[in-house]
Amino acid sequence: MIKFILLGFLNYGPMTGYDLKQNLDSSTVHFWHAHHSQIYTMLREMEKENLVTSQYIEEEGQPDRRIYFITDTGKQALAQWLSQPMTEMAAVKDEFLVRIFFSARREPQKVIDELVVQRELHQKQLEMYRQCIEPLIDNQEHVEQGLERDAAFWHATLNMGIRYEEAYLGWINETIQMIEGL
Amino acid sequence: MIKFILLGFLNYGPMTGYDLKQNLDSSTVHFWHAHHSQIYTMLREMEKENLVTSQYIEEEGQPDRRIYFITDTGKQALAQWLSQPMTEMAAVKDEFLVRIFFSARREPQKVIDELVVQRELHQKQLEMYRQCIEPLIDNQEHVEQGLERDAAFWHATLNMGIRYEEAYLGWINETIQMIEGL
DNA sequence: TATAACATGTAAGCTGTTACATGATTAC
DNA sequence: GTAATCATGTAACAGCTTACATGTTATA
Repeated sequence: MIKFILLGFLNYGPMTGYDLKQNLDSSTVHFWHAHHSQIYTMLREMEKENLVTSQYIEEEGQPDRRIYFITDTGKQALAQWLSQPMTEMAAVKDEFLVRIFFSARREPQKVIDELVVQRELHQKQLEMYRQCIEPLIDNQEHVEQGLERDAAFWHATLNMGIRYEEAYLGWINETIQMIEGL
Repeated sequence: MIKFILLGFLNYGPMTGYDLKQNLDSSTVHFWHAHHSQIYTMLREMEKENLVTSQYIEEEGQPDRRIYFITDTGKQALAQWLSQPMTEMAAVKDEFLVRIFFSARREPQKVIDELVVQRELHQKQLEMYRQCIEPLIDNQEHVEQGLERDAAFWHATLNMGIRYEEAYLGWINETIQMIEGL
């Protein structure tokens, strides 16, 4: 998976591992993330597989950087992956729901406290999407760079992130009420 | 994680690996799943750690079974895990959203077709929750067995599953319209 | 003077998936 | 007969996390 995300970003232009990590932390954080260790390791592997090439740039007054370029093989691999339609649903894994599932015999107030913490986290996440990520995508520069269509698809995934957070917040409130009513 | 789910189920009563797999496939499938290979392996490990004990039952006319029992150590480990509140959000990973994110240069009809396939999958999932899982939780037997409170928490997690599927379906329709409008 | 941002890597370990492997009974 | 259900395991591999490891420059 991470392989195709890296190819997807590199398909827009050459980038360092550090840049890719930043893209993952902003643009895709609502549906995929990776640690820098995984990204750097994967890029090395991808170079061996001929999906990317790299160039080491020695900088003065700044840390050296290794820039990665997608190859034709890499472009083909990305196109091939996208052309094979997905016929299964993405599976959900949510540790917090595991905790709620087994929380019937916990002190109700403790469970409510935990729900309140989660509510704050999800509220922050939603605000982050609306105040930081959305303006980033709606950037006028994208239109000038011929990335208007791309931005529409990026925005689509963000909309799912927003719907997800809204659903989560609604559910947390409902669940707090349920516990209070016990 | 899977360790605590297994402990959580075994805390309600002794069970085989097969039973646990079935519980994961019904009650927790909307927020956690595991393959049987992982379950059997983990149970063996947990026995070494003294969290569970097992008894091998040789059956006539039926396959032999290994029944697992939670130990006091196991009960403590579960209680301890539940008592430490979660202070981070569960991270989302959704391959389908990755595909949409990078789909701007694909043939629009191909993307719509893929969205339609996903819509059918999510519709089925939602129906499954409402027609199969919900009745299972609302079973009158739970009240008789003193599991009414437990069932309320199980139901809470299912409600999140339902909200998630509803949000996903709404998003799919919105996204299809967005692509048609391009 | 301390923290954040820039920048890249390795290694150990844990988690999870896929495939291999077996075999009985029941329902269609 | 053939598929589904019951039932349990191992092994190889892939994917991911956490910790270790280093060093500069800009900013507060």
